[in-house]
Amino acid sequence: MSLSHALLGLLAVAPASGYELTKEFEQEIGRYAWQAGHTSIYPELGKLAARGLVHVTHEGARGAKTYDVTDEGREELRSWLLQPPNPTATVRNEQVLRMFLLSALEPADQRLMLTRIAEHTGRAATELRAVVATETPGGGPRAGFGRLAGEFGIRQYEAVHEWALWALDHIAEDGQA
Amino acid sequence: MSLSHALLGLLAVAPASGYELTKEFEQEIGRYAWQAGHTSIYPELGKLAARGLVHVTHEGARGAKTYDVTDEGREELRSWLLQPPNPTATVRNEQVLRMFLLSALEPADQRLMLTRIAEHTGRAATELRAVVATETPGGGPRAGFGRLAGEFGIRQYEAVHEWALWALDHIAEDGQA
DNA sequence: ATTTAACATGTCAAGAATGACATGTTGTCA
DNA sequence: TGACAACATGTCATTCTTGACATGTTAAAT
Repeated sequence: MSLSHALLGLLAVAPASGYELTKEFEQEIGRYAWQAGHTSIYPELGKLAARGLVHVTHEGARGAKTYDVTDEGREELRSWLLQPPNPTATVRNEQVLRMFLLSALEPADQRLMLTRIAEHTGRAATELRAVVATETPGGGPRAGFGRLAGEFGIRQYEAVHEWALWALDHIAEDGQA
Repeated sequence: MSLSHALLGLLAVAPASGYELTKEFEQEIGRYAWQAGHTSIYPELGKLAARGLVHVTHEGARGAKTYDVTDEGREELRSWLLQPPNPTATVRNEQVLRMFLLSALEPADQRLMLTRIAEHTGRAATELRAVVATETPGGGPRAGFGRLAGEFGIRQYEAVHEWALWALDHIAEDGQA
């Protein structure tokens, strides 16, 4: 399961509580890579602890439990990460699905959708570029993490932006996608 | 649910059997947008038929059932597609997750992974470019569909390729992601 | 004639994810 | 002092997805 590896990976960069991990999943990792809410994170942390891949290093205020990866967990994470690309890897993206189904719409609706997509991704790329530019080099424990993710996101938005512009051009030509 | 809309969308472009839809999901749509196997497709077609969004237009050899979208189904599809971007849209991508967890590895392993990613995406982009270039304009019923998806895929691979090269550069600098 | 591959559909148990519900704490502002 | 927002964890029923199993047909090659 990928969620377990996502948690292992985040904890390997820096120990954290379930609550902090939940917030992490609201950032880039959840937007581009893997979504998860606290209702799946908490039970999964429990299972990882039961398997000896993570452990609670200390309990803080409000019942907060800080988890850290064990050596065994780090081993498991490394072997998963270094595996060759899995051809049956999970892929699920509702937004991209919408784009792929464009051809099912009338040309006028297609243009409407593509224009929206182009605008949205253009804006998103610009905003993200600004955020990444202002990030202090060597900030928090996940600074490198955020930088990599940010650069990934920028390129992602730009790619979709370029695609939407290209598609608009080609639909305009003959009224067909 | 997105699977129902994916099926509705594919059928809206051209009527098809469950078997044909299953093969469709092994192509670009399954690789970039939404995965599904026949074990989820067949029951879902049944549910869509029960809701009156699709119907069987005729039964062919080997028990094959050809489905088509009803007016109601087309309506439902259109309203789903034209919805504003959903901030809680499902996102799940195992490959991208691996990239995001790079920081959890030692610099040497990071470089290994990034080099692999760069090579793989570079090759994939080139191959896909060749496939798209040789596609006959105005081929089958889903020709436009394949073209859009192909162009999307090319840009996707290129974006990840560029990102991996950028990341390799930055890790090389100071041994940190 | 037989075998094999591709065609074609289906069920069902097990596992994963979501959304609704539930509970209690700590710090801050009025 | 009281209210509120943010902190922090959890359960559970429902829904969705996967993988194993099951069944039968048609066309082509041997």
